[in-house]
Amino acid sequence: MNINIKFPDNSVHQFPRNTTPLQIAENISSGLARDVITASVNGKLVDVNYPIQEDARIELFKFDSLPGKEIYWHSTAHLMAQAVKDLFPEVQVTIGPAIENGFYYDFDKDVPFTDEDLEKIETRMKELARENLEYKRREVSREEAIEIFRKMKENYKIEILEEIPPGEKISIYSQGNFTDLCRGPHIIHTGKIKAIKLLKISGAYWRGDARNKMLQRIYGISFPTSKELNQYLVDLEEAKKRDHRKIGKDLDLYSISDDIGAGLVLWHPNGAMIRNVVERYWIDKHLEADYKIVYTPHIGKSELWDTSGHLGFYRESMYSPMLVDEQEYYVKPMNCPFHIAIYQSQKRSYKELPLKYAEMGTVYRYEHSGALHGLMRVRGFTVDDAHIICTPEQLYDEVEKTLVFSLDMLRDFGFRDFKIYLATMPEKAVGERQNWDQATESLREALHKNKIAYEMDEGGGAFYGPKIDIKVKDSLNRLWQCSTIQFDFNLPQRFNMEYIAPDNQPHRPFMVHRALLGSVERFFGTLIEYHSGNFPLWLCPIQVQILPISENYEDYARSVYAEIRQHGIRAEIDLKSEKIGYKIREAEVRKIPYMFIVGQKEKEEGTVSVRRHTAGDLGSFLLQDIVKRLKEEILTKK
RNA sequence: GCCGACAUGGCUCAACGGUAGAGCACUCGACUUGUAAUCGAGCGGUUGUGGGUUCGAUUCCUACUGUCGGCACCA
Repeated sequence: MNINIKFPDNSVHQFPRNTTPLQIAENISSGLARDVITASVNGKLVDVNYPIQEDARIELFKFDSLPGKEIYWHSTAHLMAQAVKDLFPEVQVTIGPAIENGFYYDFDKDVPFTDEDLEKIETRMKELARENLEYKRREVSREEAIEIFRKMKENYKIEILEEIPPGEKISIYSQGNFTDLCRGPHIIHTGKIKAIKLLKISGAYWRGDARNKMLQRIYGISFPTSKELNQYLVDLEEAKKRDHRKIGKDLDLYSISDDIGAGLVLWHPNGAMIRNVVERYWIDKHLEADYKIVYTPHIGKSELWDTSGHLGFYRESMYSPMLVDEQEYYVKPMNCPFHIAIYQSQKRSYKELPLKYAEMGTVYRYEHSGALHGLMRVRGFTVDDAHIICTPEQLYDEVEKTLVFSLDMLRDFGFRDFKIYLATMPEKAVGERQNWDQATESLREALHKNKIAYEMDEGGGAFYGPKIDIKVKDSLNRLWQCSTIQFDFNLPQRFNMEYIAPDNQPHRPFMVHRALLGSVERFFGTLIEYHSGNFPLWLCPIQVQILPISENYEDYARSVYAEIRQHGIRAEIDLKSEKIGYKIREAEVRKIPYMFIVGQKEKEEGTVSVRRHTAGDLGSFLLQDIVKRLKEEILTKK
């Protein structure tokens, strides 16, 4: 009996019943048979020795595919668990999935793993890999499975099994003497795993819940060849060089001082210059988009935060109150109540709406010490905040406008890759479920209408409303929230906000709370990493370094400096008594985009010799020509 | 906050139970320089902070603070 197998190119071939994906691969080429990791049969991933019973669509995956990598790394996680159980029989295994880059496995072990343990485990894994142990699948009933893991004293597995409905078929996989509860599929045998590196150990809560026991997590990665592993490790080293904390120090952009306090940022002149350019641009863009710029205080009375709900829902992120004339005041963790107070300062008409108040508002939030991270997670930061107060009819439009505005602005800073999320109602939230659903729908519609791809972030909303988040990746692939557009049906009600509608009656406005850069600190951090410190010209604190060949050309250098300063170009002269090579090197290390080298020839001709950072010598230019070129580059933000 | 690692001049790093050393930076001097480091001299640290062990601690123990990698939490 034959069955019809349909390939991704829609060609159909006949194979005997019970043919496996591996046999199909062998039929195509021995190379493919060697490299195939997993296959999908009618869209479902299976082991390569899975006997195909009936006509099916099939796709074979090698390591170069997403499913291939996932299965490969997942199988490596099992191999690691096997090695760990070999070396530390008392350890209980829990779960061990593949992740974006590699895999991890969480173990319950009383004494944490050491770096030496990691080496031993890695060595044992390599030994087990060489044994070509087959990953054997077995299907059992839930009850049988519980019995198996009870004998093995694997309590976490039993806990998982007990949550599966009785009667369900359970698959377990064994390689060598190691058995694990697993949905699969897996690679054919451990010998496929050629290059292994265990990367780090850390604590992780069982089931990701801080109320549970902390387990020991080991992260690792593996590849079919050691060449790929080495490349990965080289890339990782390269990525670390882009770290904003390193570049921030090297380029003297900012610092965080222990003497002042953790998570509190000092913006040095170079960083502050960039921030200033960003803020000026930001204000211009907001004025163009009909926002009103406002400024508000840093502290407010406790009643204010009571009314807003912050003391009820956000207290753990707020600092202790201070006493002013026997009144409690809190340092602000958000700007919203102040913007609302501005709105409330007058009776509002529907004719004024939408009203959009924008502010670079500096807020302070208590962040757990372990969460602090360079500029990305700090305790005092400036939100590029705005609150859009509008009629219910205007809501969709405003959300949509904000979304487009946000993406527009991020692109001006050179960002191209972002991930967008729609975050829904969290556990701790104010307001009715029904309102939440309705608001979430309106955000979803804005995304759909603009054909923006997004993912769901269930339970990730603010306590006062659902939101759209735009996140960007740092050099090590960690995601950081940048823009956020949050619907807020809570505050208008709490503050009893009103506007007079055409019916001459008070109505409740809607409110959208949004930040586009997120926080200036975090935004700056991602900006540094995105550009590796090679900022686009318009943002560079020093755009041109003027390098006289010797002290004899100081006068000419000064005249060049005066000239380009007149055109608003930020420049500096290097008057050190050093050779030109030294000065060039220094400018290159400081990542200054343009170097103007001036000597006898330039002085006579009224030119400058131009060198571009990383690109090298561009040749000689008349001063006016190069100024024009630079101004163009600044204007286009390239 | 939790798990683990770490903390030495401004920076990057070395040393070690017997009170610390290099390079860069900085200062001074010489050189007057043509596209990624000229030479020489000098300055600079009570080894994160407190306690303990010891004849002696920067080294060992401990608490705290901070940093790093995760987890949890979040702009």
